[in-house]
Amino acid sequence: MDLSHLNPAQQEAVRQTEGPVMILAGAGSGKTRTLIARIQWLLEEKGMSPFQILAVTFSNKAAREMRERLAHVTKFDIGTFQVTTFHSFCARLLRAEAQYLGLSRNFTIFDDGETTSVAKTILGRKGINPKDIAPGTIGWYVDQVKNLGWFPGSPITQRAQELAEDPRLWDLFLEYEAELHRSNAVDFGGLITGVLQLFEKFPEVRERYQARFRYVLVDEYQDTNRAQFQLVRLLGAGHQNVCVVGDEDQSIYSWRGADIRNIMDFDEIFPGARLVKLEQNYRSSKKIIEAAAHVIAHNTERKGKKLWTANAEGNPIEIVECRDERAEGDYIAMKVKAALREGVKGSDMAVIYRTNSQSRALEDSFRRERIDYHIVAGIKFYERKEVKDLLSYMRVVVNPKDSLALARIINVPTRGIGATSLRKIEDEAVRLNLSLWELVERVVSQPTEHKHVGLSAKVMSSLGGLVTLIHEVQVLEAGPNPLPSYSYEKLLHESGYLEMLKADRSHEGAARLENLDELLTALKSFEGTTDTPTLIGFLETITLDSEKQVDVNASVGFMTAHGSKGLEYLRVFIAGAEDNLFPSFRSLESGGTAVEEERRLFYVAMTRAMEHLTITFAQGRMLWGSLKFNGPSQFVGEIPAAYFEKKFHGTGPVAAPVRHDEFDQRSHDDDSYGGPVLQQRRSPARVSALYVSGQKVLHALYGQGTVLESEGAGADEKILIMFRDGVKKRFMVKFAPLQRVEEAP
DNA sequence: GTTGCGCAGATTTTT
DNA sequence: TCTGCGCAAC
Repeated sequence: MDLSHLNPAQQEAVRQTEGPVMILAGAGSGKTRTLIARIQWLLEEKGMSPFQILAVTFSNKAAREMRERLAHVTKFDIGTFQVTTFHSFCARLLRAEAQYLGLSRNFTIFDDGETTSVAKTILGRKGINPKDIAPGTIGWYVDQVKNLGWFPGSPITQRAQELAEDPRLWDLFLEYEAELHRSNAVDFGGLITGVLQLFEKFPEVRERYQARFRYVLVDEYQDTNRAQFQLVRLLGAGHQNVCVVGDEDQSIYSWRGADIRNIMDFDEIFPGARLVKLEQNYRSSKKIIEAAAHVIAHNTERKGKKLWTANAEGNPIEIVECRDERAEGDYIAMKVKAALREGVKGSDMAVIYRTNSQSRALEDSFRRERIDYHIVAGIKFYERKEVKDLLSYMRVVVNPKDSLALARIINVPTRGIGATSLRKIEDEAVRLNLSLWELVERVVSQPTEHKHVGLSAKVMSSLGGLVTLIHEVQVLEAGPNPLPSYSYEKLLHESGYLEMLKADRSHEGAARLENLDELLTALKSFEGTTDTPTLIGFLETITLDSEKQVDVNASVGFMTAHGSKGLEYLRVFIAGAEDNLFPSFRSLESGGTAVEEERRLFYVAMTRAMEHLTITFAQGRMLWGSLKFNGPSQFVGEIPAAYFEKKFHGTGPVAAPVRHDEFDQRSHDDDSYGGPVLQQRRSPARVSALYVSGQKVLHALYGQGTVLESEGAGADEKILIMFRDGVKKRFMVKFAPLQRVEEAP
């Protein structure tokens, strides 16, 4: 096999197939290309079959991409590659071996929201006020425990208990686990720990999988948690052919349980591990790579990698100080527009920010300038109410023990089974130690024996109808040719859900109908991807792969820094590079490693850029209802002066010009950014108000208007303006891009 | 069973 | 300032 398209380090990463290997792959160092070549090498030079190689990635998107590329460069069919996410891999394995753990293979996977719902139920049952222990706290604790790799009988039980800040948490956790088991359900973390439990308790099962997967590859290794690490350890325990690929400088998910120790301790668990460093960057210009390298060098928790590039010098990074978030948005919109005119495609540009809430001001600017954009990883389709409702119907069909799903739909659409009736049913179910569904079935089939439950005739008949519908769909699904889309339509029509939505004449009702159409489309497309489509398969796909489908949109991408990982763009704008925002105030509060993680995040954002990088920050920003003056991010201060040029962007001569005595030199490294920054404490009080009502004004964005009210004076002056289109807006005079217009004589 | 108000809280979110 | 939620009243 020809490896001449790879550099020497990449070639080593490909050839070093035997024994443990850790590849430290810097940003843009051709990691995926190398991984593809490595698998290809195993197939062609080592004569492996695709079934013998397990490659684990973090996102479904990454897995899909890798499968596609492999199918492209090898003779094997795309379906043969064992390239999946940790979670899908474990889900599939658990379904195959479910009986060992007392699960049935149609178990439901609970997402975070459902975890919280179960937590709520438990609190109610235990009579604990949710204000005392928040359901979210239980969810958080559950997550922690499972991230560590805990399972019943695990040696780390004591450590898991010690994690609890409240002594009651451990009991609540056990109760939560019991409830999941009763529901024949597994949460995200439980998918991983379930496999750990299986492997620890049943060595014969473990050995089967160890023998099957002769080579194990783990991508995005820096983001693995302890549980996933244990899984990798167990899978590789025999042959030791474990290859992990990661970049400690891009570890940005420690808050989700990712543990950097997995990188630091790799050679303790896998002695004699080879270390290969991919340090040549092929993505970005010298200016960008070197500036990013300077920033990340401020971190102490590193294995030490020196990223370099043979690419051209490139353009200096642009650092732009803007008056406020609005000016920031306008600046970026202006630059994007200019680039579009030059012929740069929208899809080659991205705006990256720290928090989702920042997108609003940016979107406003883009809309005003009529620039197409799309938000990457925005609202999740499958979390919409109507979609969740229908998914719950499907879940009840697939796994009747899923009481959460049943409780959700038992009165949707309304069937007269209100809170009181539901309570009666639940109580009786608990009393007889039955699942909700089992009890409902009994009540319907033997009404006389359940008279004491006290359900009205109306409720009884509603329940009867529901049971019949679910049974009918179950029969369809168990039949020789199940068709999920047909089952779905039957549920949608016969449950009365469709009718209910059609009765809703509002705009929202129409949108919901559209979403349900989209769900049908998703089902149909799912049916196209598999020979044996079932509802179980569909439910699993969407729970574990909630990512929005391929964006055919050719527009500018808006995304959080987290969301930008793994992507690249010709031009990148990082907005909101201010202390307390990026790094976040929380990280600054806790300091140390938290700030280092923010720095890695900033580094990830910087290294997305190929040719142009613009970093903007605002002097003043509206945050949580008040104007905050945070000053530029300390990370901006870590970029040496040789790599950037500095600009200002305020809007106009304005009523309240920023006076120069308001600027102050900030202390920074001598060779780095030390630009003027508006200081809050010295906002000077002006003696009088600048505007009185009736005054005609010209606003840079809204056009002409008339002042209706004015209050305060000096730096605090606020005015209410009515614009020509009748829109009223309130402004702080200090920041509004306003000019007075004198009346024509 | 819906609507509305008051209050708390307010990062990041591959699965 | 904005949102999402829990509870109270129609």
